[in-house]
Amino acid sequence: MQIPSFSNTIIQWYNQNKRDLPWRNNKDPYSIWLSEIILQQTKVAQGTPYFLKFIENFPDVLSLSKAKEEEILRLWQGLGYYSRARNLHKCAKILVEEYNGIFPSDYKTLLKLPGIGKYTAAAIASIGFDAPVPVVDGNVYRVLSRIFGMFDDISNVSTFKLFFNLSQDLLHPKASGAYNQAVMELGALICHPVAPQCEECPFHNQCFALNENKIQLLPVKTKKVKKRSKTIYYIVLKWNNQIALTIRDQDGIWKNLYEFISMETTKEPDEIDLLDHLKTLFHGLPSIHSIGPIGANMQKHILTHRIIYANFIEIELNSTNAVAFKDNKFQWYGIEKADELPKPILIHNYLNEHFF
DNA sequence: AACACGGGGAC
DNA sequence: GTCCCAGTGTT
Repeated sequence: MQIPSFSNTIIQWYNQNKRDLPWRNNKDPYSIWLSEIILQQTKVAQGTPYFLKFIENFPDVLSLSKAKEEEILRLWQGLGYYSRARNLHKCAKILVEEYNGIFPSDYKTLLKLPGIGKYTAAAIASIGFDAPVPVVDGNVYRVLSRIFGMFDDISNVSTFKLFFNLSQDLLHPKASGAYNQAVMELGALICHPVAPQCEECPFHNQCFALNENKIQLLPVKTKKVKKRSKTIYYIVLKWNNQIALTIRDQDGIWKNLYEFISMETTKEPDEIDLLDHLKTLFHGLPSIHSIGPIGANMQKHILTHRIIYANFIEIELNSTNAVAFKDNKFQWYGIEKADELPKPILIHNYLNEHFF
């Protein structure tokens, strides 16, 4: 296929078929940046409501930089990959303090900012400023490997450069933003990972994978991820219409986020185990009004590297009890102190939907 | 270079 | 269950 015709064809297809998405209304680098961070490893349908919430609460980089991290995490709750939210905040502060609130247009300068890697730097530079830099994401790997018959293993780090160079040769030098979005849009709408809609593809006559019947083989990706599983029992400790929350430690999954009192186990706990756990946490045992059924509402969370089984047990304290989480540990208080609990920043949708 | 990091959807 | 997604930071 002739290189100029590829670029022109895909941009023409894009202009006729692109979705009307809220961050495509303007070329404001702030909204491009925000949308790209939200859409990392995230589908458009899942990310869009978050984008709208953020634009409404923080219409520009200055307002975002002034926000508290907890506010940002609260809006981010349920979206996953929470370091994106923390880096978003860090980046906003750096932009205001060191860049006068103006986005750099240069790929290499963008790359230095927290949360902005090769993909996002290229996306902002090209979509926001039409800099001739190609984006390389999952769609680009899929679309280009199939059309051009590239069997290089995308799990291999060195393969990135092959696709980067090919796409740089292909992109329209004066419309790199349209070109990059066009390749990704084709990957999202037509060239699906499974069962692509080749009859609607503008390249169905030239596509290597379609003509050679090798669609399922491309792109080549050998890396396999081992999945571990573990079980966490959550103790929903209630008293006086309040629920005790704790904070996860600084390492591992959901770090620094709030959750119900949790107990990671290899075996099913019984009532004795639960009460021992509470006794240790609180340096003593409160008086219990009731304990809910154990193992009644198991939830399964399938993550990239692990499956987490989460079980929720409800324990209601007598109204003479009160508890607060302070100085990184639980303490008993009189009832009047119970409102000292921190505002929760939630860890996943189950908590979000069922309790708050 | 390998690994950790979330969650949802398609099949 | 398995695979994938508009990736980045850490070790």
